[in-house]
Amino acid sequence: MRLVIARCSVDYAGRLAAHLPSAVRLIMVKADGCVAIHADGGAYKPLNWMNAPNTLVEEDGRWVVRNPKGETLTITLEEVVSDSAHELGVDPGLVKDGVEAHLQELLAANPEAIADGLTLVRREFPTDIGPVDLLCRDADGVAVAIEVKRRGEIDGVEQLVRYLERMDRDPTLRPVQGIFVAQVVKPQARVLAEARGLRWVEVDYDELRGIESNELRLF
Amino acid sequence: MRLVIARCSVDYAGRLAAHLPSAVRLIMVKADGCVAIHADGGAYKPLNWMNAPNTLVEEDGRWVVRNPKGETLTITLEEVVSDSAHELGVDPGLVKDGVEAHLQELLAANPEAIADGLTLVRREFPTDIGPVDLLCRDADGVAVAIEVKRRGEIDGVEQLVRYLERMDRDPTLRPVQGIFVAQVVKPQARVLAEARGLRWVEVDYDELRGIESNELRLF
DNA sequence: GTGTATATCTCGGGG
DNA sequence: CCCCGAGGTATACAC
Repeated sequence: MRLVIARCSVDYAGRLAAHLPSAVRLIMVKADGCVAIHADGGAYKPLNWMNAPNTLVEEDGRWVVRNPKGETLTITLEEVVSDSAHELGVDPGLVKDGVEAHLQELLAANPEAIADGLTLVRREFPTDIGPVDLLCRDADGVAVAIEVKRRGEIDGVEQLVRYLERMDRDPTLRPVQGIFVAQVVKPQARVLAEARGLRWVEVDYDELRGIESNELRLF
Repeated sequence: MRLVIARCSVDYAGRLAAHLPSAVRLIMVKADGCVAIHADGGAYKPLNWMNAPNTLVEEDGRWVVRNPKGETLTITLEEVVSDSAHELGVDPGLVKDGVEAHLQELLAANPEAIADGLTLVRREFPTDIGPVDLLCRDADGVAVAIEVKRRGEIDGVEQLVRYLERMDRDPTLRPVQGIFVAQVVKPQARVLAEARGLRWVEVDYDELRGIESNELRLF
């Protein structure tokens, strides 16, 4: 990783055109060739950047980074304050816990945690506008589509409504009920779900993990 | 801006739990106090971060960053390779061109680029759930609500549907038609738009800019 | 502060 | 390769 502190101006031409007037900034060039330009504020987002793969041409006081799509990042260096490089090696990467995918797995393994009598038909059931998280049947054999979110907000309810609309056209599924499942369902999402004739359920992530590990212990 | 290259492991506890095993990484501490941890690949996203405002407590070989929501980022330093700081000053910020607002301006000036016979009534026409990008009338005087997006996806169609629902209650507007306009309309958005009785149109940004500059030249 | 809409979103998965 | 959905999304802006 090469770190350059320099007074520079920057131009990006690609999906839009953007210009950074002259100022002192950090220019980061990583091992994969990608380039990011950071100001002294805002943790997350660089002011300007170019992802790998790309080619960096370093002329006199002027760097041009170009990617295969023809986008360019032009850095005009006026004064280099510092220029250093370090060997970092490959990163082992991030271990996450608590995201939606895991929640979906836990619920797929324990659909009764959502509602009594539910059994799983399949995960990621495909429709022509995208996959529904879980397709289940209730004790009477009625199809139940389930949308899982970490945080239950209004667009999640709308997503489920769209899926239900599509699935209700399928005579082997019709009538399809819907349940909106999240760790927390926001008030506006509750109102909308009820207005659309959907049920909503809050589930506890830690409790689900407990069920899971209990079941593992039994076998 | 302080730049530390160090072998470290990192733990985030907050909206989820995440762990980074030991490796050499860049730790960036900016003037506003925010912290980002970068590996040697991927331009945009840090492996881990904590936005301002927060408090950084630096103990022996261990940094704890805590924000007002109670989220914590714990950095365990095993070996510091480099530790430097630079004064960058306030950044003048980015100047952009080609975003949705500009596309909306161009279309407001040339509604015929969307459909023949359209004339503009007003931009940002207010409804009680938010403003519609453009309100037009067609050659027969029928009201046409237009939602403009750079990339036409399913959310944008839903947005337009919500506006139309509201506007159709207004007797001075009813019946209101809808057109979904974008540089690219994605397949799923097309399906949904058609299912909702909306038209969708793709427009070319550069071509619109051409029309604009031609008109300017005439006057 | 909450809610809403945008982003050169980024990133990962599936067809 | 495109398409789609999730994100500790972040960020800006209106109410």
